[in-house]
Amino acid sequence: MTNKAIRDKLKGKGLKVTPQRIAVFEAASILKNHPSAENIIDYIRKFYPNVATATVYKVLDTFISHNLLRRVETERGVMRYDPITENHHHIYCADSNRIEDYFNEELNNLLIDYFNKKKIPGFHIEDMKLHIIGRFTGNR
Amino acid sequence: MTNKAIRDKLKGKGLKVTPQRIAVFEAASILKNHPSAENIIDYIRKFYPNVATATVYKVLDTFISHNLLRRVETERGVMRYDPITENHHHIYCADSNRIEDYFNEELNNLLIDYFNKKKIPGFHIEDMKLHIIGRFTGNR
DNA sequence: CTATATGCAAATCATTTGCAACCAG
DNA sequence: CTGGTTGCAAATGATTTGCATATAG
Repeated sequence: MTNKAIRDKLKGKGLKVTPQRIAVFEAASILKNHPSAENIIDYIRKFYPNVATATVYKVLDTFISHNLLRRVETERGVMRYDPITENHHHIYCADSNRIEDYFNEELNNLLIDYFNKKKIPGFHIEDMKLHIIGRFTGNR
Repeated sequence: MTNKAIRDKLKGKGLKVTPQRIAVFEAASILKNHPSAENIIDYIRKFYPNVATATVYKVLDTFISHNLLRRVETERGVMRYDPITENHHHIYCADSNRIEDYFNEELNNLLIDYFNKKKIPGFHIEDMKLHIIGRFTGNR
């Protein structure tokens, strides 16, 4: 994502454009394994050594609440971030912290159709995410 | 789950049966909203006021590694625990910390069939969990 | 008996808060 | 200008660690 595209994303949400915000969004997009705040901070500091840790956390929170980033659900106490806000699923490696995106329109439709037929009483579904857990076999 | 059943579960895994372990497993089963460690500690202390915080965390880790409990994936930095280790899904309330179990054999089969047809290249699936996110409407 | 589990206090790690200085609009 | 944003340092909260003591098998 270009610098200009990031500026436009921020403006589109009515957010002030700051170098720190651009850097955080850029880092979240470039770092491919659904980075943690720490990953993002380490990456940014290579270029802006004086960015404050707390600033990055505040920027991340701002982005979450404006739907520019999503949090990735994990079983561990470290938050991970996802620059893709459209509905998609995740492939979790059972023996590393690797998490890959899984896009599949057919699967989405299958799930939507299923729950249209078989409703959950007393519950209104807004989103569904499949967690696919397993092991990577060889190189992909 | 009866006290005896818990003892048998522990013995079945070759674990020593201690009052603390029984209490932790009992609490995790009785507390219905996929309790956090803190929830479990608070509950246990009503009956065993001198149980150490660290002991509960150690017991939880032991249970996780022996597959007597599962961790529940969340977007927040607090671990939650699930006494049900068989495959099932979770319903997440979008505006509270409520998480309900969702059992559905038909859905499991639908997913298994789907991924038998449409494999993920370079990945071997071991488990799938659907996160159903939305809002509870009225009482259930 | 002996290895393992517990309790306690201190340590760690991720994240948050408070506040003065700064800067985008 | 001015309110939202940043940097810093200190606070918080959940979880972990180290070690002496206790206890299950």
